This record gives sequence, C-alpha cells and structure tokens, in this order.
Amino acid sequence: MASKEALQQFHKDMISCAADRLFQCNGFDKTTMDDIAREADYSKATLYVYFKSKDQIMHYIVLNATKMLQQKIKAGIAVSDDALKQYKAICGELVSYSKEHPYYFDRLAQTVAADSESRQQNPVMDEVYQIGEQNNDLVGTVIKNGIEQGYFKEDTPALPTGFLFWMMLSGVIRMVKNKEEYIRLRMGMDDEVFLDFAFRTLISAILKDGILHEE
Amino acid sequence: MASKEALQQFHKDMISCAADRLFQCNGFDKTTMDDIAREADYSKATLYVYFKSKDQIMHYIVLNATKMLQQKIKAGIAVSDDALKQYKAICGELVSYSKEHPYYFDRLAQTVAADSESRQQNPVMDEVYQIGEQNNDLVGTVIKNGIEQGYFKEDTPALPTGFLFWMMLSGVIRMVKNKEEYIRLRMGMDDEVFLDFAFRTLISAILKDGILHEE
Amino acid sequence: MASKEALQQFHKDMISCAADRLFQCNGFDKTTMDDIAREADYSKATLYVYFKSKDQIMHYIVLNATKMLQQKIKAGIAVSDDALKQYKAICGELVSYSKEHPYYFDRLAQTVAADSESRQQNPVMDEVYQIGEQNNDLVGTVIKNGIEQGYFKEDTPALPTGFLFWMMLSGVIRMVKNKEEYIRLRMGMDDEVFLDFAFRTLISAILKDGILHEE
Amino acid sequence: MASKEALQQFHKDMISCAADRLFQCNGFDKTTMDDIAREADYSKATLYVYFKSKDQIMHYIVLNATKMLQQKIKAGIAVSDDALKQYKAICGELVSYSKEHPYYFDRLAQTVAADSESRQQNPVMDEVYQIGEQNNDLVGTVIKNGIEQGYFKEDTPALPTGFLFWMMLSGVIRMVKNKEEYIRLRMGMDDEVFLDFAFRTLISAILKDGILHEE
DNA sequence: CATGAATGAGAATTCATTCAT
DNA sequence: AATGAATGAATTCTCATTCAT
Repeated sequence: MASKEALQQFHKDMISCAADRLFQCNGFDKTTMDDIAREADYSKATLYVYFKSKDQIMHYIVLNATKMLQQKIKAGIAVSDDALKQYKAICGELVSYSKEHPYYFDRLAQTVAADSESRQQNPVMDEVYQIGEQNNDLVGTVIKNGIEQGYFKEDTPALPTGFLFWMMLSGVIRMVKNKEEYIRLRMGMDDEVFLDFAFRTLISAILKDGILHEE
Repeated sequence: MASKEALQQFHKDMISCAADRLFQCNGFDKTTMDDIAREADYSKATLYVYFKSKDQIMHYIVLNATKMLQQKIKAGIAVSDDALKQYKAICGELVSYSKEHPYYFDRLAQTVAADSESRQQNPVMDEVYQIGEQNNDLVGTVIKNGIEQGYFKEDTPALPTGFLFWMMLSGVIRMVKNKEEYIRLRMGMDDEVFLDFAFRTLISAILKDGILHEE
Repeated sequence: MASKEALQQFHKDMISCAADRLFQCNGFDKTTMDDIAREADYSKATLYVYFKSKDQIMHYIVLNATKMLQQKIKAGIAVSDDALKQYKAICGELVSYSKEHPYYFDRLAQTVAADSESRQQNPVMDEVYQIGEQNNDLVGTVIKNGIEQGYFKEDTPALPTGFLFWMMLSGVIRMVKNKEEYIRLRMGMDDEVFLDFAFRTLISAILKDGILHEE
Repeated sequence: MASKEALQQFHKDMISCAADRLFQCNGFDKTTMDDIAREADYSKATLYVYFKSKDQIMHYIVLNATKMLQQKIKAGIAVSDDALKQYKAICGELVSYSKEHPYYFDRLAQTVAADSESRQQNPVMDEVYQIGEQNNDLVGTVIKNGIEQGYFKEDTPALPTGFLFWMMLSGVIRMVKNKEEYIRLRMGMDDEVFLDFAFRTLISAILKDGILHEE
C-alpha cells in the first residue's frame, strides 16, 4: 500500500482546498474551523488530525500556492527563448493563475511581509519567502535576456526591474479582480482586455524604442 | 451653540484616529473595542454613542482616508500646470500619504472591491467608491494634460492609463512597505530610492521617446 | 458610594463560593466554568469580569481559606496562655474549620507543594506559601510555651515538632473526613470522638510523662 | 497455552505502569490517553483492548499499589517478632514505598474515600477497600504485639491506634515529599532525617514511659 | 489482536454589543 | 451624554472513545 502517505496528502488537500475557498470568500478571520469542517465535509476534530491549527492550514495553502506559482513562471519562461514571448507567457500564466487562486496574491503579499524574525520561527513561512525570492530572480532573468536580445534598454537594471515588474503585475492583477465591474462600466473593457493593455503598457517602459511591435 | 455638531465631530475623530492607529498595527480583526476604548481614553460604551458598530468605525476611517487622499492628489496637481511635474508631485504625495496611513492602501483595495449591491446598502461605502472614481479621473486628467503638452504618446488612452497608473502605483507602494528589508538586502537600495526608480520606470511607459529627461 | 469596591468584592465572593462548593464536590478539573456560572447564577462571561481564569478562582479560594485558617489558629492560641489549652483549642478550631471547608486541606497540600520557581511567577501562590509558613511558626510557638510551662519534654525541638504536628493533624483531619463511615463501622466511633482520640494520642508523644491529665 | 492470560497480564501491566508514571508526574486529568499510549508504546486503540476506560486504568493501578503496599507491610512485620522492630521496619517500608510510588498516597486517600454505595458498583474499588481494611488490621496487630511485649501503654486501643498511625504516617510521608525544600531551608534537615524524627515522635505517644530506647 | 482514523461532546476564553443609571 | 456592568454567541482547540479493517 503506497497509499498510506498519499491518503494523508489527499485529506490535507481536501481540507486546505475547502479552507481556501472560504478564506477567499470571507477572509481568514471570518472563516471558522466549523465552516471549514462543514465545507470539507469532515468533522471539526478531524481537521486537527491533519493540521495543528488554523494558521497551519493557511500556511499550507500559501506554500502550495507559491510552489504552483513558481511552476507557472517556469512554464512561461520555458515557452520560448525570446524574452518578449517569455514576458507575454508569464503574464498569461499569472492571469490564469489568478483565476484559479483569486485571492492568493493578497495573501502572498501579507505572508511574505513577515519579517525575518518571525520567518525564522516558522519554517513554512521561510520556505515561502525563499521561493518568492527565486521567483523574483526568474523574472529578473527574463529581463536580462531581453537586454541581451536587444529588446530592452541597455541601462535597465535586471534585478530591480524584475522585482518591480513582479510587484506591479501582481498588484494590477489583484486589483483588476476586484474592479471588473468598474472597468467594464467606466472603460468599456473586459478585464482580460484591460490586463492585456496593462501588460503592454508596462513592458513599454523598458522597451528600447518604447513601442511594442507585435509579430 | 454651533458646537453641538462640532463636538460630535471631535469625539468621532478622537475615536476613529485611535482605532486607525490600532488597525494599522494589529489589523482590524485583532483590534478589539476594548483596545480602541483604551487607546482613545473613552469608555467602551461611549464608542457606541458615536459609532453604531466596529465596522462603522472602519468605514468612517476609510472614508476620511479616501477624502484625504483626494486632497493629496489635488494638491499634487495644483503644484504646476506641467504634467510631468504633476506626476512627480502626485507620486510624492502618495508616498507621504502611505507613510501616514500605511494600512490604508490595503484596506482601501478591499473596501472598494465591494460590489454595487453591497455598496447600495451602505451609503458610506458608496461615498468611498464615488471618491475613488473621482481620483481615477483626476489622474486621467493629468495624463490628458501630458498628451496635450507633448510629453506622452498620442495614442495613450487617458482614463484607462490613469486607472492603471493608480493601481500600479498603489500596488508598488503597498508592497514596498512590506519588503523594505528585502529591497535593502537584495538590491542595496533604500525604499525611497526604489520607489523613485519605480515611478520613473512607470512613466517611461507612456513617454513619447521612452526616456524621462530631468530638468 | 463606598460600595464600588465592596460590590466587586461581593461578586468575587459570590463566584468563588459557588466555585468552592463545586470544587469540593467534583474536584477542580471536573468542574467547568459553565458549572460555576450556573451555580453562582452569573453568565459565564461575567465570571471573566471578576477572574482572569479558572485558575485564578482557585487561587483566590485557597488564599482566602489560608487566611481564615490562620485566623482560627490565632483564635485558638488567644484562648489561653496555657499551652495545653491552646493545643486543644487549635485542634478544635481545625476541626470546625475542616467542617466549613472540607476539601481545603487537600487543596492546600497541593498548592503549597508548588516549588519556589512557580511560586515566584504567581504572587497569590507565594502569599499562600508565606501564610503557611507563619502557621507553622504559630504552632511552633505553642510547643515552645508548653516546654517552658513544664508540660512538654525539654528536648522537644519546637519548630520541627510544630511542623510535624501541623502535618499530622491536617493529615488526620483530611483522612477522617473521607473515612467517617469506616470509622463508625469498624471502631464504633463517631468521627469527632476519633479525632479527639487522635489529638490526645498525638500530644502524648511530647508530654513529659506521656500522659494527658485532663482537668 | 497457559500464556493466554499471562500475556494479557503482561500488557495490562505495561500499560498501567506507563500510565502510573504519567499520572505521578502530571496528575490524572492532565494525562491523556495519547500520552499513555505513547509512553507505553501501544496504539491508543489498543489501550481499550485491555482497559475499558481511563478510569479503569486508574483503578487497576490503585489496586496494584494497594496490594504491593500490603506486601510491604507484611514484609515489615515478618522482619521480627519484636513490635518496636516491626514498627521501624514498617516505617522504613512505607518510606521506600512512597519513593517508588510517590503519587500513590494521594490517590489512595482520595480513592478509598468512595462511599459504600459507589464501591458496590465498582468491584475494583471494593477490593481496594477490603485490602485497606486488612492493612489497618495488620498495623493493629503490631500494636497489640507491642502491648503484650510490654512496650506500649496497656490501655492503648489497638485497632483505632493502628488506624491512626496509618493515617498519620501516610499523611506525613505525603507532605514531606512536597516540602523537602522547605524542611531543608527552615529546619536544616534532610527529608529522611525529618521522617525518622517523625516516626520516633509518633511512637513515643504510646510508649509506656514515653521514651524510645534505641538498642 | 492491534490499530489508524474519525469524531461527538465539550472546555476555556473572547468580544461586540446592550442597558440601566 | 457617558459609562460600568453584564452577557449571548462564538471561537479555537482537546480528548476519551468507537469502529472498520
């Protein structure tokens, strides 16, 4: 039976997914363990068999989300060697990711905020932080590629720009999710259209001639 | 006595300021009415004389913060007729504002998210929303100015770009606040330097020649 | 209104007395805060207005009991200058005390057992301990009197004997309370008669001629 | 296979010993079945194969402890025909016993408290009670011996005195265990020295001339 | 027999809110 | 208006016990 550990995994995922759904709708504090038990269709006590505390559930979710996000970024980069195509792919992945885990960006921002002190005490938080750094580096690498490939201005500092892009992209995605209605009403745009506009505008900031030439 | 209402105002401000301080430190959910009463030096029951509920305090704070933010944006615009100077001024105001009300950006993002339905039921939230729209328009106006003054690309859509800038700027400011340490460690930059870098990078996206010429 | 503090006192006493009753019947662990609230006819939340925790209630009870016990011992000593009469009076007081607070001796033994470390952290426990020491000294004083008055063997060490008597007396009282039925059945003695027998036997151990001469 | 029952015995002992260790350290209520399972290195469910409930484990321990105590007392008596030597031997046995099962004295005192009604419903408790009676009788026998041998006052009532001695001895041993530190600090005595002092003082109470002549 | 897994029934504690004065 | 006091309704977490395998 290889299933012993797999079964544990299965239950942890069942629970954390249910929790994730509720956290997304109502927020962490307003979601109770009773709610999670009901949503996951386990007894409340069973939750504590798989997770030591409510916080641990959150950490587990964030860690998973972070790992998945990294997969997406890597997948985006793997699409091509061309920096512009990589950028587009990453943007696409981020959007698809934000559809799957709509509130993850908010949560990630809060979690990674944890100072080094509290991270030291919490190995999960620390792992999240480490992966976050790696993600920044990955985006930085794309920028570097783009400079070498002659797309981006030569004086573009890869790492800070990578980090900045990461922040702006995730910030925009986060907010667009909340303002779909507003965007449609005021700008007559679908949220996907608006995001595409955002991605193009942002990349223009470092393009050599300031203009994105689509193939 | 015209002071009747003024006195009410005074107490409301006393309480909401105390609450704001605590919300910023510990978050909304982790702040109790007891905490607020202690911080404001009122009895807990008195809080309920001036606010119907804890949520009402939050709404009041957000509304005030939104209004103040608008003041800041207007002040930034009033600085000059030159769009670039206005942009810079607004960025500066946003940063100074985020120092004074660090927690506001987060809260605003969440609050304004409220859909039209819940806004209808809550006049305060609706007012917040209205002012938020006005703020977007204000930024849009600056963009329009910049186009007319020949700084920005002619095909820049003023309103969406204004909105996008607003989202990106506030997103960056929010996250930088949480990652000061990381930025210093990994990029060797002060947070203010990084923010300046961010503002310059962003504006390059719509500058005609993609380059910001400082005077 | 001098009653402000007095009222607080009143409620604390109401609650702690109710708790005491339940602790005595069912033990500390098996008594819940709900039980106490019901018994005292307060809401459970109100209990926490007057006591920080369940433990605090226990501490309060023990402290009070200890103080009252000291009163009794002092009263017993005050009865006369004659050591034998003092001894008898103290024994009587202890018995009457054990009727009023039947389970106190058990609890005291446990509480005072606390090592100096945990006492340091708990001022109430420490106070209990201090008073306990004073009680030992008081009994020691009686022994000393008795030696001087020629009742007791001259080589009787006052302090250790005082302490020993205290332990044996309280031990016997504790156990007799639990074994009334057994004593009646097996020895055909009322518990009071048995206790009297115990007190006489014990004092014989240090009487000069080993015999208690009643007046 | 005669071992069927022996094996059951073995497991029951494994479990009850583990439980005993934990009860002694942390008390009955603060020891969980999980703790016991871990300490005994059985699965928690297996505990229920051998004991119907947590209470049953306690009862089993108390019964065993009571039986062992009886062994000790009998051993003490067997040492000699001389009542004084028997007394000393019993005292020594009690002390050694209290070192091995420090928590037992407390528990015994509480358990035996059970009234005849609840004993009827619980055969184990009843057995404990029966053995307790026998123990009292055994001590009573020693007293009787001592009277016949001319050591003790002729009017000493054997049974009540036996019982009294049992209570006082166990009471002292119990409390000394908790107050070692205090005794060392205040009286400059080792706990064993103090106990020896206690035993000598107590026996003096019934010695014909009130003085213990050591050989 | 042995046990991993699941859980019902609490347990202590908290807190926003009400109300009589 | 201001508040001390009181509390209902949760909330997180625990644990003895059961049961299918």
